[in-house]
Amino acid sequence: MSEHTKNIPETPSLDGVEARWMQRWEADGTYRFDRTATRDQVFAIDTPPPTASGSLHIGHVFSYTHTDTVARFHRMRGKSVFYPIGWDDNGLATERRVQNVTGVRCDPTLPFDPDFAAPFNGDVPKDHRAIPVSRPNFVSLCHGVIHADEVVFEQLVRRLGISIDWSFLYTTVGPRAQRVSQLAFLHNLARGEAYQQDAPTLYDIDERTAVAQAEMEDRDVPGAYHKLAFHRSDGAGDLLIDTTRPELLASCVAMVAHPDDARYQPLFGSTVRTPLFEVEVPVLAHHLAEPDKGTGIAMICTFGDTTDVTWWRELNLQSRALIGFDGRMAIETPEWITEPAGRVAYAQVSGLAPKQTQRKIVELLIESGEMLGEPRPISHPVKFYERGTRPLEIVATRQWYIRNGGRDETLRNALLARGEELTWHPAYMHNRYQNWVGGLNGDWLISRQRFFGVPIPLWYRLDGEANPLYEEIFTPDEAQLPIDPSVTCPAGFTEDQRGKPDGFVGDPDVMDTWATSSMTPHIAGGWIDDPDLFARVFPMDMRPQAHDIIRTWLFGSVVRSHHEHGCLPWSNAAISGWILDPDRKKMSKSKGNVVTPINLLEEYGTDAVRYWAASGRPGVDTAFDEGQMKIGRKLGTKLLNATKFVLGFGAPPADAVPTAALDRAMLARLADVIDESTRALDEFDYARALERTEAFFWWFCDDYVELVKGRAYGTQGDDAAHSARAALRQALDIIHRLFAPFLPFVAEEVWSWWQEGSVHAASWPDAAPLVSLGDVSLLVPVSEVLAAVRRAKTEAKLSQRAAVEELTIEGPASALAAVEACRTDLAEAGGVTEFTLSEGPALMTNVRLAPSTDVRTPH
RNA sequence: GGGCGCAUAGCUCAGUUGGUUAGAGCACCGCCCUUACAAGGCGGGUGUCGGGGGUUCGAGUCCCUCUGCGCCCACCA
Repeated sequence: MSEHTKNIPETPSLDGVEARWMQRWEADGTYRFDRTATRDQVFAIDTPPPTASGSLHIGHVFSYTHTDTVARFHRMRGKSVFYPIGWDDNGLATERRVQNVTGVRCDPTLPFDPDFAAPFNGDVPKDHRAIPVSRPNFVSLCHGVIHADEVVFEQLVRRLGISIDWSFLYTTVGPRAQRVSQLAFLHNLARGEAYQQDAPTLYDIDERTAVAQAEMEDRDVPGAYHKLAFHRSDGAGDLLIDTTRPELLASCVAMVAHPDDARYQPLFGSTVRTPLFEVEVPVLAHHLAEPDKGTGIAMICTFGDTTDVTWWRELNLQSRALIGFDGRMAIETPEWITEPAGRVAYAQVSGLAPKQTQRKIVELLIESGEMLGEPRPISHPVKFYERGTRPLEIVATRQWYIRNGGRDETLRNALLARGEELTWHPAYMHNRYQNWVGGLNGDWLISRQRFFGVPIPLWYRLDGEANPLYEEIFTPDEAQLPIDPSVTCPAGFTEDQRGKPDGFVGDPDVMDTWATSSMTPHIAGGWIDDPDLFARVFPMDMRPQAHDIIRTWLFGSVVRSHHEHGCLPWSNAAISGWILDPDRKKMSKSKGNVVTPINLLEEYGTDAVRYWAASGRPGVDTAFDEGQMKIGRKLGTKLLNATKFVLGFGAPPADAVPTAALDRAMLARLADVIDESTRALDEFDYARALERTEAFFWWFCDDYVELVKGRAYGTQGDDAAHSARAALRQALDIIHRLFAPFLPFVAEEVWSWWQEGSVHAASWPDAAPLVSLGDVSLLVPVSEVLAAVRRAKTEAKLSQRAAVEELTIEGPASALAAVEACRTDLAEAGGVTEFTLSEGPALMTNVRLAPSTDVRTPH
């Protein structure tokens, strides 16, 4: 340990440490990935790419801190840490912003206009009608907006002191991500893992796009049972059904009841006429019909819900879809309504939106007397797009899918096995994965009828009438990627054949944002353009993320890696919880209860905010708590002061070693702390590691330093002083390193006062040399006696400086031996003149204070 | 309907394979300008460990059951 303690400031302060050290780390390349390291020497992290628009969220601070502590730990253990980050900028959020800011909307059927300029930049008048632009024009506007956002956002993330290697920054809509995403898709296609299907699909009528199962949620919404009368063809009366969606009546294709339901068995095979529209439909049997739901018999419509789809498929029914992509009823009266009265009725709902249709139908049914009684209000779960406002409708569309086990038992089992293979932190999060994979009811729908994303890199042949032949696919050459099929044409064609008879047309869709972000290990790791790097980092070690996106990001990544490489993309999933406000509600923008972390970082300092974050147990939703930040701030200040004090004793001679029993016991206790902290961090339990280090540190300051400071000053001679100083410095050196992952700024600050290089490049402490140095059990009775002395003085309302005339200690031999071994230190720290030791069953301490000090001076 | 998690001091939470009198911090109260730190230090009170039952020499910890809260999933006529 070299003696260059001249860097210690007069009054240590936390102010400015962030700016100072952030700059230094950047200049020195402290967190740069060493790409000469081989795979076994690397610790690779698949960092969540945040959405760069908007502001930094407290949840980012929370979970990114967790990951960073682990990253710093592994770096100190000698790994080359691959810690990249990217911005997730593709997708709907960006589109919405661009539409609002520039006053345009995307119309993918339009041709690219190289001279187009957006009509607005920020203030779009209320009455402005959005100007339609081509997809390439729209995409270019999107790029402009996100670039500005990302510059700002990077500064915010840097402020967190996360030890990212910024040279690996990527975006999910950038050329590299597009290339990775498109190539992976083409591989999926070539291997048969990607396929297209024209089928009923859950569809958001506002966003005008198909939605994957993973992006749906159930919401309880009010509805009502309407009792409708269907008329038996044999004239024997009416058949009553209950429906919550009378507006679908015109799409009714059949009636269905359970095969064992005696009430309806006689009707199976017969037909009934629908009310209002007078369409003849068959009465059928199917086991999914529930006898005790409603009247036990249901109308099947194409399509009211996913059960309708099942019935439609399994009973080979006709398709009578009337709801369009905009959710409105078809304009033309459908040909299956043949009765004049029925056609008149339909004309009244033609072109109406779902709610209007329902109102009108109910009105007509009441008039005709075919609705019995009043609608009975209920509350029932309905599927929504998670960011949508109106219920999803089911519309038949052609979409692309990637196989994810939802329709294939073998694949499902293989993916469940991947889940077993993955190490989950905390372990119970594995349940969510199993739950999700086990409950899949279809493959992964990856095509979106959106614009700002990674285009599906395909073209289709057009027939003689310019209709697409979807089975005749043209794929681009790998070297061409990334491509936008709306501006590039397939090999063997020229641009003037686009959209023409016997020509080609590009796929108009983009991929689901998760279809790209499921490839983050590949994007960050240079799968295509840097195979050397990829071999050093893949499969990665750690995927940190929140629990709400296990079904999307985590599962999607497992699916893609399983298909592409036949392995997991990483070995550990570290799942963080959410931030709850003090009322235990999830903090989110929509609830309006978010706190802006920047203010917190400024008020308490980054380390203090990180301290709060690192106290949140892995996977556990954690309450936002400024109190913890105050404590973190206090801890940082304490570390400054304690370091200054300890270094102030001066360095012992180079060959000095701890000889005193107390010093050696302290170091042995520290060995235990190193052990526990190391084990905890190895298991991604940063919170436990911090807690142990912190507890030790406060004991070290409060008891150990107080006991030895006199001796360290030299009150017991040089040898004794050297032992204390050697132990103090040794402990300090370790404490700084143990805190480094948690309080990176203050740890670096104090380290810089007396050490060479960055603490973050220093080695993680090793417990081995300290373990057998001393007897930890010595410390307990010594601390107890010290506390007893302090208590006596406090109770006597005396200063801690007050002298103790006699200290009588009764206790077991081991305790007495401990006290004896530290007698002089105890005497100095407690101001004790005389010790009397005697054996007894339990440790008891009697403190006789000196009478001369037992008087309080007036002021 | 299925699954998971949580329930410990007024508050936020520890309590690792069952092992003495259940811990920390905050808050509250008291004392102390002690030569690192008064935006500090020292000390103090506070618990039917959600209820009930069981296993055990011994249960906050393991098993069963009930209750409450939260989350995930589910084909929602």
